[in-house]
Amino acid sequence: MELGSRLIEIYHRLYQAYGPQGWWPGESPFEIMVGAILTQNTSWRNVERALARLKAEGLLSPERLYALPLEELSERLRPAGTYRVKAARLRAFLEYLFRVHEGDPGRLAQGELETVRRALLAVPGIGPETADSILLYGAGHPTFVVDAYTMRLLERLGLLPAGASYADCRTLFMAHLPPDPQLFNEYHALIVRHGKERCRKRGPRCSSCPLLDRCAYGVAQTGEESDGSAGAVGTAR
DNA sequence: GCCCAGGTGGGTA
DNA sequence: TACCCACATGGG
Repeated sequence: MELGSRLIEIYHRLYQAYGPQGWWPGESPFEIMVGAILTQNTSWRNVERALARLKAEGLLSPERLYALPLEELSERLRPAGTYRVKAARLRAFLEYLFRVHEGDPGRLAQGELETVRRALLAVPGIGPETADSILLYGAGHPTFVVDAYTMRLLERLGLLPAGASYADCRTLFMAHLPPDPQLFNEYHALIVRHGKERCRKRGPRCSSCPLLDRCAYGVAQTGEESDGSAGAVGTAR
């Protein structure tokens, strides 16, 4: 089966199994961008606590946040963990936002995708996943967000070689799917949902997987049968 | 007590 | 390049 069709089939299976995920939770593009930085190596629940603190004090706007002294910012980010690191990273992002986009997330969204992406990657503390999250979920650009779940899943499905890079994985999706932000949005969220429930790093082999038995932890990685034969194994029950 | 979470950057060999 | 580690809170 052609790769694009295979990726679409996987998407449909996930969607059928889990339904719409409603990503990214947030009341504004700016809140989403802040959340993208806060969620680095952190559970979303802890991110929500920090966002709630900022909201409760009316600080969740580019101007207010930028005006907040670094120490006060980091205190409010405590519940999200790695709070001193995140305060510095958030500050660096705000400096970029004001320097290049007049502090306006809407203007960031109007920029050309790859141009803004390169600029974001140059901001200390913003790596590829955070940049793509900001661009896709915050700015509505058709860029695919790759995370550990995504890499693990594609490797287990035999669509990526072991040790593939972030760029390899992103390119795989973007070269074989239409550049549809809504599709990319839901697809990534579904992969994370699937990963949390059934495609973990460790743990028992997943049962009744909506995808393929092969995405399960512990299944031999032979790399063979790259066509659709394995795709018929999973049934969304 | 341990591992993990919607990563990133710096250091070492 | 390939690992290893710090960052740090909160949940299972």
